[in-house]
Amino acid sequence: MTASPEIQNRIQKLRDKLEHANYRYHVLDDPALTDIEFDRCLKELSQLEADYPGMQSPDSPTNKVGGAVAKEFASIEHMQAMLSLDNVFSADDLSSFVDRVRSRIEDDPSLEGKLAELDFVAEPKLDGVAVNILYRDGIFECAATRGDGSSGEDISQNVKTIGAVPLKLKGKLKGKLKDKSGPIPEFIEVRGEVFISHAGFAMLNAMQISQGEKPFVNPRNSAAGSLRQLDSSITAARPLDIYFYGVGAHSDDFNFESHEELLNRFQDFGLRVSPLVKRVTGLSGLLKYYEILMKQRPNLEYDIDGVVYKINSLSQQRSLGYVARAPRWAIAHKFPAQEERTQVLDIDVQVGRTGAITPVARLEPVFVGGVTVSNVTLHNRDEIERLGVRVGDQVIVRRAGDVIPQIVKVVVREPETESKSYEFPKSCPDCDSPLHFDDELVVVRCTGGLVCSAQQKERIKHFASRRAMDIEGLGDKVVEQLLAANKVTDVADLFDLKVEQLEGLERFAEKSATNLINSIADSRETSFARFLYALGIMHVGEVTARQLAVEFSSITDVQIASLERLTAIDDVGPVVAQSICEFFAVAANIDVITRLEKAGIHWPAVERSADNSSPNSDFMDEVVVVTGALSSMTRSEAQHRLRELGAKVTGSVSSNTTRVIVGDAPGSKARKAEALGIQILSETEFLEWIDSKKG
DNA sequence: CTACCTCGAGCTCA
DNA sequence: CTCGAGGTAG
Repeated sequence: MTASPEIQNRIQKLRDKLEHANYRYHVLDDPALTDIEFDRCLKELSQLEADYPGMQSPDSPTNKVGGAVAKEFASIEHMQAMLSLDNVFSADDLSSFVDRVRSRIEDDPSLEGKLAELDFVAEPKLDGVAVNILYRDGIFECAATRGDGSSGEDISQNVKTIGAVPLKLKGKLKGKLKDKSGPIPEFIEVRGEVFISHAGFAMLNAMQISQGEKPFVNPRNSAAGSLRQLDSSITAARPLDIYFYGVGAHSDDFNFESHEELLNRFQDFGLRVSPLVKRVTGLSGLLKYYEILMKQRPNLEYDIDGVVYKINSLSQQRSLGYVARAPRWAIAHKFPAQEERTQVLDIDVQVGRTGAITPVARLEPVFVGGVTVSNVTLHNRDEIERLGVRVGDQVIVRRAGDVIPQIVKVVVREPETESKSYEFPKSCPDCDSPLHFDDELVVVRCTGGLVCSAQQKERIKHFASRRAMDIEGLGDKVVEQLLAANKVTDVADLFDLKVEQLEGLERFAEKSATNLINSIADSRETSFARFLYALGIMHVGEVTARQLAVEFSSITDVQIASLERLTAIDDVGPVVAQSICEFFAVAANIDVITRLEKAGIHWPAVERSADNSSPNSDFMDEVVVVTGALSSMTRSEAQHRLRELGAKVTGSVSSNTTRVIVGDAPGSKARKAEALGIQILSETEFLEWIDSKKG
């Protein structure tokens, strides 16, 4: 059934009305419709859209109620990477930041030399979840989590349900431009922080409890959890909120001179910006803002963990540029970490896969910084000594910088523990082998090697891990059981396991057993690099393993390589080379490798680039960057191909880069390559290039 | 380091 | 229903 002009008109009216009501309610905090009226309109619109499917539209307010159920979260590549921010915790560090920024700007000949004071924009640093939303022609296209910075999970369906997220930017498209708010860009990535207010959190938990569900521990985690919901109607019922604070990639038709102007444009677009954002001047301005926010913090209706300062002028931002993972023109000034007092119940040591002994304090669980802390690493002997911590002590625990908790100091010592100071074990808690103490090195190691089941367990877990052999279903508990039941003693034994041997283990019936046996069998097809990494040679991580796989053609080659030969490899120094030689000098290691080979572990021979005489040596001098989305393969596949061919693949464009492969929607890397005059290849050119050299 | 979501599978009880 | 594994976020 096609909609008559009257119906079309009605639908448009309803949409405009609802959209405006949303904006008034969520962005301006000034409702224009009663809830009843809003619901009535929404219902009418839903009905009309259901009756006239041809009239459905991605930016209709009916899309905000959720309902779409995803099967999984796809991965979305950000057009421009989402970086993190550098942190400072003190006025001193902040002052150095300001000095650094100032001198860099004053040294830049393209900017005016004088500079009375630096202009910043300061804003609260919300404790939530960062998201990237892409609008194309003003229409919400997709939203993604931050992920690893370059790509994240597609949570579009969930983000759409957030009241304050417009499905359509306010303003006119280019060409239809009449008002002063400026045209809506062809595309723009906007970054915001999704969070749940205190009131929302209380409401949500009341709801959870009334439904017999577990309450959430803190607003941040409930916001994060809400966004990872496959059923978006659940997300829609969560009181999620958002403030926008930054921009990613955007079309050329979007220009701004300062951060302040950017945020003003955001507001014109109907994107919510924190009302606490303020322009401030110089170090004193920053510090004053910090003090004010610190005082306001208890009264705010949401959690913040600091404030963020950004250089206001875009030309100054450009001049400052970026370091590895963060802009030089912005910094987070964190509030002091939260601290709580609790008791040390015990001090255990953990044995790592290389035998490294790490002491861990078991604590009386304490709620600090939004989570319950019951374990905290003490790192090493020196740390225990420095703190002077003993079992039974009352200590201050701090959760700093968002993550790893630490013991700050001992505050009370019970009289009865006064006498028994902590004694670092002399032998391995697992295998009782003597520990090796080296005054030079901080780490203490268990000398048990292959007889130590704690080491064995970690080695097997490492072997099975995703980045190594990728054996699914071989987790902590299972490995523990296998070792305890003597079903395996080393990684080679895994391949001799039979279904019948597994049945009878806890939580292992036929299905789990065959699944595990199958995934072990499947793992035999791997790559040389993964295999080398899986062996767990000390100091040989993923990157080094990859280097070795390129350099050598077989395990035997690595085994017989001299120290000199190894040291000659990129990134391999004397320590790593020594460690590799030692590994292959142990007969038991060779035995395991032999048995693994016998079990049928194999990898494609093409993996390794040719030696220098092959035509592929053409690639040896290439330093290549791949950016943007490719259509015929993923970016990591492309990078993998290049590495196989012998090229060096890096993540960022520098003057050493020889070529840049540019896929769809490239970010700043393509521009940088252009600026540096580096050869740029399209996907087609890239494929031709590697084909032509294949010999 | 902790909290959260999702999935498959086993266990338990009706 | 509960558990373990696997993954994500900060």
